Amino acid sequence: MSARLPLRDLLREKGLLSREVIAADVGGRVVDLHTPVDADATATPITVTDPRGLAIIRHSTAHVMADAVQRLFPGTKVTIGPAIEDGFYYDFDRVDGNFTDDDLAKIEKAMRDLIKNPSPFKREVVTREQALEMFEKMGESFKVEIIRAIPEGEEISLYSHGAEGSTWVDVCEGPHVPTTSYLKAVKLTHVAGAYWRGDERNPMLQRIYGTAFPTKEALEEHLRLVEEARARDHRKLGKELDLFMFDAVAPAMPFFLPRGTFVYNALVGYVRDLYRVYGYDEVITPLAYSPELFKKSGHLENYADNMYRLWTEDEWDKVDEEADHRGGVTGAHEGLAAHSFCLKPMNCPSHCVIFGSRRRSYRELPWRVADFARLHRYERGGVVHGLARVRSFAQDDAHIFCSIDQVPDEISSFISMLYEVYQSLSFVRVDVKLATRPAQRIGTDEEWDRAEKALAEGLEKAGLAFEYAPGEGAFYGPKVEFHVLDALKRSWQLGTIQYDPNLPERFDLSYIGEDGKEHRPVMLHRAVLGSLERFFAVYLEHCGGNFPLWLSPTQAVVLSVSEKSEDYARKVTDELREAGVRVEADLSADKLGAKIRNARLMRQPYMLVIGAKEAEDGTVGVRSRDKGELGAMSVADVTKLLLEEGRSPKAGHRKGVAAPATS
RNA sequence: GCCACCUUAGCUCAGCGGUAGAGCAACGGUUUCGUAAACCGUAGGUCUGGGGUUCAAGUCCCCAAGGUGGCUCCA
Repeated sequence: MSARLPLRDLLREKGLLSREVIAADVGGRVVDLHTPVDADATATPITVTDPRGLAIIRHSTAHVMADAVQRLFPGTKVTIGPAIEDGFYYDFDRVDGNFTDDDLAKIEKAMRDLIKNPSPFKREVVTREQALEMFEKMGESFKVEIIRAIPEGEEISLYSHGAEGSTWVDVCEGPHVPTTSYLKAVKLTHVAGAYWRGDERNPMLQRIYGTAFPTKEALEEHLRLVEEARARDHRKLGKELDLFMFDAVAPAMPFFLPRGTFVYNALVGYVRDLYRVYGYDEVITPLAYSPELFKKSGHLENYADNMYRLWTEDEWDKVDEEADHRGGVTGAHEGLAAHSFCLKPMNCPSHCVIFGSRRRSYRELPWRVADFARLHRYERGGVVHGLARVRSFAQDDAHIFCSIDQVPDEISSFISMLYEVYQSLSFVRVDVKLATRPAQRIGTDEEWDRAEKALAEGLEKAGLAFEYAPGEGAFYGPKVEFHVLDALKRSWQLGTIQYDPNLPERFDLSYIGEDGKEHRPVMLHRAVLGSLERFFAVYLEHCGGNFPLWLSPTQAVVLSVSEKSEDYARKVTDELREAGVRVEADLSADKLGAKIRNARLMRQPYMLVIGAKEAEDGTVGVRSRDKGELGAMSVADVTKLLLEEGRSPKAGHRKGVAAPATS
């Protein structure tokens, strides 16, 4: 066995140590300078600007924050405090109240004071017994629980920092920065509740979120990006651009205003164009159903908490009658549950009803049935979020009934369509995940093997690189998820295609095969945009309200310079409208500068300025939202420009072309 | 659902025990103006709703609704 020495010494020997280096990659593991490693180990230095280095800074900052919190609020117990995507958090159990924004400011100041006199982080290895005794004595019951959960045989390390005599210690596997002097730019952002160990049966802890960077400049840059994201927030843009609204009379159910409705319908129209090319049949189905349907589909058993129920006076009477029979009101709840109609939360049962309504032949398969029906799901109060998570929405939903042999082709064709849509909507990067069998599931292992293989084959057929997401599948079958990155590099799951042998079984669906015998079809659930409401939110933030011309509710706005050119402005507006351009006119008494400002705030794609000069020459002064001033153009040329640029993407341009592999 | 916070004019926000405010928008008037905000005036409010404390409540307390940030959930 080779000798061991702290990584710091190893790096120094090799001349790899500098002020910028705070850790190293040793055999794929991130090891800080405090930790002993084999003397002959290969170590690749990690600097403060490396993403892994950044995580170390943040994690160490979390320790200093916990230190500050316990100084300011004695009796507060610590739990865990990891680095996360853009910062860190630490969960506390505070006995005497909650953290306020004022507290955050105090904590931040206390942290700065602690950092002002730099002290080294120190690492110490202790036995399980020592650790337990220590934290029990400190009354840190959560830490004791954590120590107990550390697997037997694993090293238990303590990290401490702080001036001699007032050090702060935490059981922690690291890694950490060499000294607190590396913590230069810290900002506490907000407080939130969080369950201990993420389980809602456990007590609620108080989580403080913060972020940290190697330099003040980097922190400021980050805060600027946060600010930018806030300015693009779809809820803010929705209000500013008159796209949609909410009202307490229908909580978490959006009202789309005329401009938003245009965009929504244009998206649906585009998907419909694709359906023609890709061989889908669209249907229109009821929104409300007898509970019998959802009993059969299993939704009442598994999904009742999320379902809206409806009743009529007749149904109430039936409930009363039954209660009378039993001699009282007992059972009214069951009665209501048995009789009241259900607002559908999903389209699949409706489509099973259609498929099962008559005998089907193998010649009809695959049958792709699309539906834009409005769905209602009761989402718990705390989870709704603007348009991104609502209780009333529609999906670009379709179900494909087919034989299992047809699954790979269906997947591959679906992927062509999906990539076509994402490209048209300028989502550059797509990550694909294949979610496989979860622990709780129905069906045999052989069935799962077949289903997962069929999906993987489809992906390969489409030439797609994908990752597995083990255990993330639905209880009835595996699924493929498509995640896109938006303009602000946030990831959203939009499309999905899921394999479902369960519903055909429950609805006893069958088709007559070539052999004249009955066969059970499988069903694929699929959506490209997913919830249209959520997609609307994602896309609105992606484009920052700058809709491309084909999606823009208004394509051009005519701005008159003064009253003198009003008549010509009207004439041009009428001509454009007749040619099929969505045009508005601003003939108000405002000055041109104000009109341009208003049009820009509304993200109008084209501004057509009309003054005496244009009236005389029979032209318009064209100013583009995206390209700036384009100069004078004839009305005919502008019309041509707007109509051409305003065409919706041509459907089917990718049909039959394999999708590119994504990285 | 849980924890915290928020809700004042159409919008954005100020006021934090002592007679409800500003800017923008709206409306009326003046101005007719050339590429991101003309000027003057008018109107607009059960301060989310309901209880309470107080001589006095947007302001303090309780309850409810809606929203926000997290957590949990997301067939």
